[in-house]
Amino acid sequence: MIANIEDVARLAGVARSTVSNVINRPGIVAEATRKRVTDAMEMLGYVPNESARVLAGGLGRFIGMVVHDASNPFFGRIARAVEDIALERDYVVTLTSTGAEAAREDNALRLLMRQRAQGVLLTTAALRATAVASLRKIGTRVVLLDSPGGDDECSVSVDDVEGGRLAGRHFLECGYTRIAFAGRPQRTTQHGDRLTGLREALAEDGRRPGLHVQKLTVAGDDVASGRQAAATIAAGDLSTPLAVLCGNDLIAMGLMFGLQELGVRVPDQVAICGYDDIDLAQYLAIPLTTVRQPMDAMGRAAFELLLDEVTSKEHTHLGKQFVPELVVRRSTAPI
Amino acid sequence: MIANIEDVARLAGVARSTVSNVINRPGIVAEATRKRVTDAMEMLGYVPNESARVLAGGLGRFIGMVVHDASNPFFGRIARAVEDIALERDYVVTLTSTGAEAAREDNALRLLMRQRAQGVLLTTAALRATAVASLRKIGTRVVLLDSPGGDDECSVSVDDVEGGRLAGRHFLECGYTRIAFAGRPQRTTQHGDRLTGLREALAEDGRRPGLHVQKLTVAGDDVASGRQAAATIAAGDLSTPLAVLCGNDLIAMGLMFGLQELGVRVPDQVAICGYDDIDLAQYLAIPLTTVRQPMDAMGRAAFELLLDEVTSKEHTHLGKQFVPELVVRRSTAPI
DNA sequence: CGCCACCTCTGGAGCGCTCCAAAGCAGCAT
DNA sequence: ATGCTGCTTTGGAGCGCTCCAGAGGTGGCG
Repeated sequence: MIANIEDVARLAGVARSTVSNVINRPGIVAEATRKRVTDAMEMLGYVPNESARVLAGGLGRFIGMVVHDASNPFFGRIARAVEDIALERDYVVTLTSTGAEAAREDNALRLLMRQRAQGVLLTTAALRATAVASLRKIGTRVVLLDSPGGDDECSVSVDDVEGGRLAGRHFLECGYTRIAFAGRPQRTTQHGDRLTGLREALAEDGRRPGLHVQKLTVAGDDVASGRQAAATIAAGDLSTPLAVLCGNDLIAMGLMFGLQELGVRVPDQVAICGYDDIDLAQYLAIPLTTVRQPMDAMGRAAFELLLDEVTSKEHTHLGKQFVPELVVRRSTAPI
Repeated sequence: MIANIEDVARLAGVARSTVSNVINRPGIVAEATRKRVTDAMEMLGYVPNESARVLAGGLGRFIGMVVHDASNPFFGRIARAVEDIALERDYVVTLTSTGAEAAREDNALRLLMRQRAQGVLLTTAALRATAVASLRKIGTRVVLLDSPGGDDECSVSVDDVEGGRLAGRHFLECGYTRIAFAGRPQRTTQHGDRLTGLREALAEDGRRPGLHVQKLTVAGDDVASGRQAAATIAAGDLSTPLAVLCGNDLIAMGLMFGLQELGVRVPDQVAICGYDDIDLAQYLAIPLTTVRQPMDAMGRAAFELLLDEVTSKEHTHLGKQFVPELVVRRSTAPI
């Protein structure tokens, strides 16, 4: 029914190996033969069977990408960048969201292992060394995404402490004396680092030693969580302007929407700084000041690292760290 | 290096076939034997090689999903639903965005064919019959997503004409006499249908025959496009309230943000109705009235349809059409 | 005690492909 | 002519697994 390499060979009057050569090393096949083979392939609508190729020892061309939540624009954008570059290289990438649940993550990795994925770009809340170890055991390479990682694997991340510092300095320059952080300092190291950086910036500031950060812990990474934080803030003291750094842009957006609805003025009464610089940030009614992470570059770098680990003989693990950048828009302003 | 079924068999002291049975038909293997085999698998860290399974004729467990843009929350949500149910059934799904470019779509499909994907959930701007035909030729099933489709394939869609009608009736009930549509009526049938429905609702209305829809054609499906439309509207006549149905929620959000920034009051001066009901819609400062598409149900239905086509002997193609639902929030209000 | 049915388990064939060693075949210098 | 070199092409082995027909074993029953 469906044509295989044998059929092509027969029609073209050559051996299977020659067809294989046309596919994989067209250079070594004589012009005339190659033409005959490609014609035959065309005629039969032949499509190589990837399973057979992989099984026969050719390198597979397929990687997995496992993230918390693909619907978060931050991951979505990175995924898009990875996919773009992967497609260029003829790699297929499968994207899986885990919702940061260990069980789902295990399941996704198990499936990827069965498929003998060449590699995995992994965003994992708690890096479970066992999972990574079993991945590596069957030859699947791992690059950690959005977290620093150890010496045993490549990783791509952003200097989140510096990011927090940037926001903190900006707040101080604007003249804010009340500063808060809305995020999940406990669960993810990312938010924790951002908070640390924010505190460092305040500490570095000679003018106002002892300036403290008010912590607003939110339930999730999403807009809904940010919106809940708005109620807390609106209920509190608004006589002095407050500046809030959010764990990410979604939280910041939720916070902003919530405050607007409650009649709190942004940035006059509450200034907001997000984190990530997702696409949406610039289009809001009050465009969002935020700390930009270079998502495209991160995605590309992660793929390149993985590809190198997969293909190069002498690969050395590399922890690539990007530097964030403050993007000032209208959700913050000098007092 | 990496354990295979042979190694497991040897360690457990059984034949390869028995190990295979333990994996695929555990019921027929005696309790004691099964235990020995699973222990051996555990001990060796054995993971079945999917390529070999597929090659040997076992059914593969992997489908592709090809959409315009996975970062659009509408598709993102559907993808998530598909993935959830697929994971339950031990299927892997690979998500690819095409940016509605034919070349990218072809490339993605080609890759999927090589991998002998069991099936593909396809959102295609212009259904190119040839692509679908070659997919089917190698046995890859296709379910059309978000477009009606013909008799030759299953499809999942929403009655967009009805959706437009719902919005239109709502506008009339609120008392609007000036009505506009912001979208891409020419390119995608979805937006076209929504506009048609909107017009039908006005036509059905006995009170004001001849009421017309002003067409605001936008460049894309995204927030930026909606924001551009805001400038056009703000520059026009605002003395009479205007109601705008947008091609999707992103456009609606962009429009709303743009109007807010320009000082136009929503809904007093301009009422906005979106389409899709993405998660964000309810969280905006002015929560968005919108026409809800049942994204989770659509994703699930698409997968079920595909699974049936893949596994069931006597499958009949089915065009499943969902009914949209109007969700009234604060971006529209009685005049 | 023998036969049969039933339950388990087994060996071999084969899926479609790649890789490898080696064969075939010029063309050229000797 | 003969031998050699370099370019093409070839057949066979094998990747890890599933499927199938049938081999062994066990117990029931006449």
